[in-house]
Amino acid sequence: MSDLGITVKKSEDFSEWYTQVILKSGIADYAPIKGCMIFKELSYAVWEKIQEIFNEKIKRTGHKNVYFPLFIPEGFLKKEAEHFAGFVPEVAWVTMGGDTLLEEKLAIRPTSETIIYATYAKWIRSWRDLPIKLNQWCNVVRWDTKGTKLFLRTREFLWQEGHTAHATKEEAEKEVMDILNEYRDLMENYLAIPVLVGRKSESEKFPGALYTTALEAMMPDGKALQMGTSHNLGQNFSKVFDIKFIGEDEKEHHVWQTSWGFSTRILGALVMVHGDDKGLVLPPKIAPIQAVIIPIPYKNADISTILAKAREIYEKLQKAGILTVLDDRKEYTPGWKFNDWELKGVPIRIEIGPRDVKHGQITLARRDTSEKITVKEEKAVDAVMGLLEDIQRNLFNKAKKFLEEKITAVKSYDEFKEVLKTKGGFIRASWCGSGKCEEKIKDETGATIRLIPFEKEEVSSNCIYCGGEAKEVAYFAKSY
RNA sequence: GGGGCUGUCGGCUAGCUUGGUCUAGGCUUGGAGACUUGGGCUCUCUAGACCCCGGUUCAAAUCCGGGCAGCCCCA
Repeated sequence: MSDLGITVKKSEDFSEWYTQVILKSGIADYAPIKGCMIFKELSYAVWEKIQEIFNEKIKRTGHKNVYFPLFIPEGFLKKEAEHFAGFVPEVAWVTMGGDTLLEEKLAIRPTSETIIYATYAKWIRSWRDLPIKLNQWCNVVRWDTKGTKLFLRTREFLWQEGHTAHATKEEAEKEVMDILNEYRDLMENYLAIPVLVGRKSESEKFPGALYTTALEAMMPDGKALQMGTSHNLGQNFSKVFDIKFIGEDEKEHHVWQTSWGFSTRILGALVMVHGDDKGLVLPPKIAPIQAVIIPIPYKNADISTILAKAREIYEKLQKAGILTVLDDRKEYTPGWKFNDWELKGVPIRIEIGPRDVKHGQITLARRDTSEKITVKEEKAVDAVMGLLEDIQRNLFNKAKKFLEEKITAVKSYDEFKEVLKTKGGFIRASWCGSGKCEEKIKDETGATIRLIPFEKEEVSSNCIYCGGEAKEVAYFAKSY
């Protein structure tokens, strides 16, 4: 066995496994620039699927796609103090144009609130102009100095950012939650990654927001990964950018705003959550290829019949809307192809050989369980469709079970540290609400508050850190 | 910010301690072909590398200095 395949087990060396799956499946690669990566056709195709799904969702609710510039004048970024302070340590600046120094340096967007809202100020006059609900798909740059981790920590990444402006506080609040729910649907029902949702603590919220809501998923190594955020910006930005409108009451008001986003990080989650020792495993609903047909042409068998049948099945599946590839390359053996497509995570493999031809059947192998079944040729479409649904469901259920097992409730700080060290995952603990305790816990254990659940959960002890009266329950974890 | 380590074909590496045998070896990948094909077959042929600059020396992949790049550890 050569090193074409994954040479470490997911359960034994997780971080090496992660890198190998990505490089060897060919889903992505390192770029020749520090901190940057290349989204190769497979990861980009998944990203396009995700775009399709999400575009459909938000267009249904009246959002429009737009594109704003990559550059943000320093002055814009500085307007909202908390926002600027939050982003400036990792902003990349353009200071030269050709060989002349710019009068005002330009930030390469780390996020687009400021440039979009400077424009909103110009566009919004009356309550009739509201709401404005825009979204853009773009790249952003955050000049991280820590090591590169494909999809998870790169200086440039792709995302969508939604920016809305509303006449009332209530409308903005509803928007924040509506989007959060769309996000949850996307993550759970398409990516098959179960999430916890809730509010971020003051120290973890988006710089400049009133509050931040988020989705968090659990990775197999016990670390949490943020899958998306939806912020209520209140009137923080509308006040500094002077975004005002004349209301139905004929008075002047500042708009209420939201912003929300998810990034190509979620592709990293996809790799980690579903992948196995053979490589990627892609949930059928976002797999660019859902089934691959591999003919098995024995020398003594009737090769032309086998190929003809493979082509016939291919046509049928295509027509039924199943994304199918017929791998009739002559230069590789079937065994080689099996491994290759497994590495790439294709949900279903269809084998057609002499045995199948003889019995009027096809052989289906599912990627998630490696189980093989044979079905009658005329049942091919139904069988494949049914199996795709089954795989989608199974991947989600497996991940859901894992997530649930990785939530541990604790009543003391000792217990907290013990669980974090031995098991990881989310730790549900009572907290007094003070940022000081939160920070101490972070310094001493590395764990942060990932979420505070929306539905008040009953506190089961005093604050696990200071012993003072607990105000709420929080979910702590180490995170990516 | 402090300390340590490493740069050799596209990828993984051998060689470096003790300079000469290195016109740089192996595996893998790429190309051509033969044979095979229900789990990464086999064989033949072929292509491909010493990070950069300088120094020491009769002689440098090997030693020294500087640069650049990457990795790890500690704060």
